[in-house]
Amino acid sequence: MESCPTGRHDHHNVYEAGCPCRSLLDLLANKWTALAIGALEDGPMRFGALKQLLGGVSPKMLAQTLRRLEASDLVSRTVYPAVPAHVEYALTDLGRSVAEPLRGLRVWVEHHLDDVLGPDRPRDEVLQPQK
Amino acid sequence: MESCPTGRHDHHNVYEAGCPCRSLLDLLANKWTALAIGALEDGPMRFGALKQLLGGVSPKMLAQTLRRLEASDLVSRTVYPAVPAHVEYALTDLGRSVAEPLRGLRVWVEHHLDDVLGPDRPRDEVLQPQK
DNA sequence: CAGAATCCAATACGATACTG
DNA sequence: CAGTATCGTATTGGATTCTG
Repeated sequence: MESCPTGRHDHHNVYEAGCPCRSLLDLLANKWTALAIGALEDGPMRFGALKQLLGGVSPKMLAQTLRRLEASDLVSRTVYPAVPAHVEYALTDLGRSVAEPLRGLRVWVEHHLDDVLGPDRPRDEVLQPQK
Repeated sequence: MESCPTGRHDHHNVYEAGCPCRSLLDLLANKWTALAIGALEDGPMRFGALKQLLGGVSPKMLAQTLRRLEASDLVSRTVYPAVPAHVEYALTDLGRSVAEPLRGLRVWVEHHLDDVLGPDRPRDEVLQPQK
């Protein structure tokens, strides 16, 4: 890394065991991250609105997901002093940039679900949580 | 769904709680899936080679990941009768199609890790497994 | 409203040892 | 070689309740 003349080193490798890339990939490869980022693509949203949009998410996991994304500077959190509380989440520039590949994933999933399932495949025996 | 005249219904929505899309997204949003699929992009690989390439993966998780991908028809498994055993994994057509968005993710991660980390951010206090 | 706190179940994951 | 079996830990995730 020190031999890099530019001072930058994009020579990260997700296939390397110890690389911090792994942690970042894990953050994105999470049950709610792709959905949360995607939800914010159309503009800032409040906690409650996110909770409704991400069907089935518990307040706990949503909060945890958002806090992680905030810590990684992918999402910003703005509190508007008021009663009752009003908090808005929005994508940062970095967040907008990761939104693209994540959208690619979501689109693929919605587009190819039928291919994965069948069409003549037993829908309930594929994709079930691993056992 | 029954009202769809074509018999097909690409109207899946990952934001819906009950949609099977969710399970598929979970399959892809897994610690090893993106790496395994990416590894196979350059051609078939054997179990041992995959294990070496995916730094740090345990045989258990690698086998589990591969079995899931096989069940979803993203990866094929071919056994060459020989002693010692010889097994090759390869992407299916469907697997090749999902490889693209996944590559997008890996590339983004490697490319933007430095942005997430800092450049003047305490590398060890961000991205740590959530606490 | 936006979450924090708590409790608990299910799962993911790793290390290791073992087998056809 | 290519896994499986077993064990133990860590993390995920949901349900619920509570508070500023």
